[in-house]
Amino acid sequence: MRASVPITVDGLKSACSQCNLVELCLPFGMSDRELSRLDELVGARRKVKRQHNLYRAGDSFEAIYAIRAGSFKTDVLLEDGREQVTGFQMTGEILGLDGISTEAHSCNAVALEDSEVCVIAYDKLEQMSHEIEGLQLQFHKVMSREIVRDHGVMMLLGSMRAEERLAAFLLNMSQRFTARGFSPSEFNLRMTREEIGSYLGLKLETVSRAFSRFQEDGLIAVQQKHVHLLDLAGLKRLIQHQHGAR
Amino acid sequence: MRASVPITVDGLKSACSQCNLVELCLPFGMSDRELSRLDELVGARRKVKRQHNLYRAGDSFEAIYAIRAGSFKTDVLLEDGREQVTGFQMTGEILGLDGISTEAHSCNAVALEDSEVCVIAYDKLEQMSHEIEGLQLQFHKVMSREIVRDHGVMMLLGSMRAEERLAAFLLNMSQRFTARGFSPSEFNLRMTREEIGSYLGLKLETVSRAFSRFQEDGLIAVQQKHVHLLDLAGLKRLIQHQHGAR
DNA sequence: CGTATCCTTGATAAGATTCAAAGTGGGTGG
DNA sequence: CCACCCACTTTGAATCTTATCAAGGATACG
Repeated sequence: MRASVPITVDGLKSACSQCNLVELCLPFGMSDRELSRLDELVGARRKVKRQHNLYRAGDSFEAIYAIRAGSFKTDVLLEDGREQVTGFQMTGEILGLDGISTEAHSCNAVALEDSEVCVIAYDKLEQMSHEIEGLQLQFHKVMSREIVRDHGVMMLLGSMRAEERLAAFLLNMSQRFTARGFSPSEFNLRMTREEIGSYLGLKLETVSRAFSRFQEDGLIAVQQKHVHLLDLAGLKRLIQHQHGAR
Repeated sequence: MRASVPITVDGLKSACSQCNLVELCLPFGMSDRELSRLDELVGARRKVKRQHNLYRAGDSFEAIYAIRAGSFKTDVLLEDGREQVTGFQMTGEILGLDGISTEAHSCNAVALEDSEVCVIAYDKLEQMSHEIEGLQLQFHKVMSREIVRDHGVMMLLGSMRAEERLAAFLLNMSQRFTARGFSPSEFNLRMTREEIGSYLGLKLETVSRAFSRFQEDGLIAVQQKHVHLLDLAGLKRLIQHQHGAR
């Protein structure tokens, strides 16, 4: 019974089989039997306060993390201080995959609000992938999805102009909120204009101006972090039909 | 004995254990015993002529490919015809990882010159990963490396200016040629200015001007596709110390 | 309720694109 | 074998987009 699951705190055991994020998360598509075995895999939960790091670039890689509650950004820093936000992550999404390659994390993961993650020890995941049929495939799909997502961001950064980028960003957020059972057209952004700008390869002023422009054009209503998408079709049109782009 | 390996043609069996790319490719770090088992995995080779597709966006996903000879680009196309090159791949590198997530490829892979790939059936890879200790880890590392690489490209596209991007691109090429036993400072590019531009989020004219500028400044000598890096340190400085960047 | 952070807007400047034209080189077919 | 052709590259000038600098305004939080 869902109600009987105790409220977990740091260090307490989680249970994928009891988690309502199962549809979005690593266990997606696995059988009930496989799912119950998966509960062994998720060692503990960990809370991360707003603005605090889940991990930093250079940290040795031990585990990947499934977001149970809250949201994060990942970024990389250049020596001269420039920041590039490489992604925003929401509940059910997986963090830390970058660390596998060199056994050290290559980016920073920062909570955008008070959040909680499920800790998945990587060596256990490796081992259990040998045993559970569906887990290996599912994990590969998660990694592959990350690669595809990154290609989408490259498209955005490499060949769209400012307003197209913001439209694509808003539509992507909308779609992800929808998948989580929230409104497709109304939500609160957890990140600042500067973070959006970094992600989109724009300065914060440019982001702000694009928001204002969309509002003037009746595409959205925006007040600070609260966004209401009034014309989804119009935003989509913007991405596909804008000319003169690079 | 290396000399006894027959010259392979389409459909003929390959052998990782006999391949001189083993250091760069999927089998990296695997034991001799594991390596010999891997030979079962690589089903056949396939030749791809210059300008021809290895696969296209939408093709159903069956296999990943290790580049045995030649080089490729991957790109995604927007409905309005805009192209974004998402990567250039050289010998030993793996193509097709984007397909796992949806069981269909999400980008196009095009040979930049007459090339040859080893075909690795994905279902076999899955199966064999269960059996061979090192294979699963190595495959995960390959995927993770791709994610890290993509983050680097995002950094480049999102927070560097034109000349920094080209410098980063040239240094990356140099490093990859070096890893393959070629000169770090002198090589032939296989792609056009337009393809470089698409990859770097720039127009071909901008790429050309940046090449000319580097030449004026004595950083490189360039003639068409032939590039000679004269001042590697200078190129590196350009990336890290340039100010006023976004 | 004050204060720091974040956001908006305006004016100006810098950087990249666009349009145009000429130059280069490689490959092919006569 | 050579000449022609086509694709690619270079360069210039004008334009456009976005960044930069600056100032004022809103909001959230302690």
